[in-house]
Amino acid sequence: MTPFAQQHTLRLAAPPAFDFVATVTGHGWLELPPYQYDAATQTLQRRQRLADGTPVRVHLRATPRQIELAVYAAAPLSAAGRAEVRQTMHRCLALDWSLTDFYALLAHHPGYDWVAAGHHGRLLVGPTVWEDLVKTLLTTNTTWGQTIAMCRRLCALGDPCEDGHTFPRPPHIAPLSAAALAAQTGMGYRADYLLALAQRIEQGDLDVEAWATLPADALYAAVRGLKGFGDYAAGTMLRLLGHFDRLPLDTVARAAYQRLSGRADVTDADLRAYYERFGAWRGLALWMDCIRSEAMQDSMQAARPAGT
DNA sequence: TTCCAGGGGTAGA
DNA sequence: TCTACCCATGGA
Repeated sequence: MTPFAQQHTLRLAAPPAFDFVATVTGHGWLELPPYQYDAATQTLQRRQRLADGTPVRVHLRATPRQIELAVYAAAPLSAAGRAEVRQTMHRCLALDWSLTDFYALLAHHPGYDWVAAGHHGRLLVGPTVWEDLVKTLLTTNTTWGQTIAMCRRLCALGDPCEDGHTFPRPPHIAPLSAAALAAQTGMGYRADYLLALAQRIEQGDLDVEAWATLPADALYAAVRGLKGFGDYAAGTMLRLLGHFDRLPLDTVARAAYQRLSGRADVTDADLRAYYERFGAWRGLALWMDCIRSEAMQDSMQAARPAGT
């Protein structure tokens, strides 16, 4: 496929208290294809297939009070195509979320002033529930490095897009055998779960995109009903869809709480008891602590003399 | 070789 | 609801 040319420059209005870099780097999704992030230019890139089948590459960067979308494609897009790009990226940056109440709550809790000051809390999410489900599955019981590797290989199954691929859709996955899927992606036993999910969607048995508007409890139950999605994965999906009243407890969360509390013997009950004070925002407060813990770790490593 | 990672399913109590 | 055991992959 010949290299795309820039066809359009679109813009999204930034909501109040919005920070592009804090949003994009808010969790690990920016490292999972088809996202690609250039820290030097603070530009997020994504390959996407529009509803009419048109492959595009979109570059997102912040300008004062706006988010600029540079759209690359083989030919100019229709008005509907441009609208779809704007709508998709609006969702990916979670621009609908209002964090006003979250920031007001944190004002009553010492040690969290950096969250509102830095406009943290908004997360980069996927354009579809499907993509977030798949990526969440790829984070379970593995290292982050392997999650990235699995996701990269999985994307090779998607639609060709210039010199890369878009994220695969259920029709790309459903016809495969579990063995072939596992062999091509290195996702091991997760292939059975992903295949079952893709096949149920393809058969019309499951409409996961409708889950985006479900209330939190119904969404949690729906995700838990999928093979391969336990309490951590369901809590993570809730967070990606803007519900924060569950605590996705994983090794990252436990390590963060252990570091910040200075205690060695921390149980899940300790975490639940501590985050109870944040009410419906507890899941996001937990994630802010994960960010803070990681920043502390990075600064300690940076301060450590080389070779130690 | 063993352990473990941004866990989850299943069986059995 | 809780526990024990098993599940695949690859790096340390």
